[in-house]
Amino acid sequence: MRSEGQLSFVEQARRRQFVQCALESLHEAGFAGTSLAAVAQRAQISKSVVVYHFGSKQALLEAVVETVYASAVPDIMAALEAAEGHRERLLAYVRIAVLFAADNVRSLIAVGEIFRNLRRPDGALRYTAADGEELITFVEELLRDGQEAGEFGDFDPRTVAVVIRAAIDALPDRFHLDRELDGPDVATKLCDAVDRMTR
Amino acid sequence: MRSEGQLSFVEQARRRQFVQCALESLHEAGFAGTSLAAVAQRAQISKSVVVYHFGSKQALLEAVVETVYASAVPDIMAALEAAEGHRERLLAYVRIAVLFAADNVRSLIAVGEIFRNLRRPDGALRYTAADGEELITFVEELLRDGQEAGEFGDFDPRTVAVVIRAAIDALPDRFHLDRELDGPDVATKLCDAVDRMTR
DNA sequence: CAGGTTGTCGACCGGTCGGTCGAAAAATGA
DNA sequence: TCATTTTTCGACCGACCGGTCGACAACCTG
Repeated sequence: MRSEGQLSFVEQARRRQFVQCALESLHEAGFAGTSLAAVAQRAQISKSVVVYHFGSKQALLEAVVETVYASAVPDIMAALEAAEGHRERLLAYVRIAVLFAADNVRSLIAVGEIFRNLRRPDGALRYTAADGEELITFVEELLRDGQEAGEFGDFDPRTVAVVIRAAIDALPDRFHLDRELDGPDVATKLCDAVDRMTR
Repeated sequence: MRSEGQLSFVEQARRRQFVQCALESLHEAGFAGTSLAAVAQRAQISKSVVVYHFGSKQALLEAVVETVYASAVPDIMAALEAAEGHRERLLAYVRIAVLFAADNVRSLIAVGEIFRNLRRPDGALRYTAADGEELITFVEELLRDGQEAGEFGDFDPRTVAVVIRAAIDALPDRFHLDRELDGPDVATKLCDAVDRMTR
């Protein structure tokens, strides 16, 4: 018996593998096409093994979300702390969000599928709109702080925050649809739009 | 034998009824929860009857999309034609889009579920991202026209169009999440944000 | 009333789903 | 070496899916 919370090397490797396979399946076949059998087939292994390592499909998909989330937060935090001034902080946030989206299209489309479709046993959505609410209020705080410091104009911070988050959330699909799109270029243009909105 | 394209009174009533039931089911239980059996149960009728009147689940859901679409276009066109000048046209478009979203939350969430999930027999999505593309280019045209007329500032019309459409597409969820939200109020605030972006 | 059309029903079909189970292989450790 | 644990397999389960089918009721029309 292993002590709780400890995962063997094989265990960790398998979990990484299945998370990766689930991510690819979500991206290529969508939520409905991502069955345990489909994930297992990608990993060239029996379906039971996936259940053995994760316990349930829900746990597997939650692991996917956590993996992607964990890969995004550090970069964003670093970019934010490097910026000085409220306007620079806001634009740094937008910029890093665009660059991350450009570099992680597949992952973000996958978690999007999970957010919109994964349901608890009782039928309720696993990830509600309230989760995204935190992201909006975060931007809203940036805007409010900037307004109080006099760096921004007189607009409704809530509305502008919603618009900014909506634009960011739409990015994965944009990058997915137009493979020619250039991350830094989009970042510059979106920063300009945000800059205009907040003057 | 009825002549083609003619639907009996009962036929029309049934189709309206099933479209309405499918719409409610999509709104409350999501795409995955909207089976033929679920729709039939809402209508308190046998599952076969739904298939009898629509032929397939896909046809039923396409009818839902067409119904919602048909209810939106006339209002939008009327609002656009009533506006004079490029800036007024753009803001009228945004305003009517917000008001429509506020009044048709359930319908728009339902078609969103269909857009993101309905697949053809071969597995490909029934409604691709290319459909939404038309909406973006429509806004882009409004912006370009206004720029050429000197009513707008010097920004990238494509980017701003994407931002505007993203904001509009996010509205159903916003109205769904916050029942206190006031349509006209949101319209005014979003128009202000758009106005700032395009100056 | 007779005969065909339209509408409704419930049983049923093949298939897929998430998940279970017992057996066996592989790794581990005394 | 051998007992124990960890990992893998494939058969299997019940539930539900979209859709079909034949019987039958309801309704029109002559």
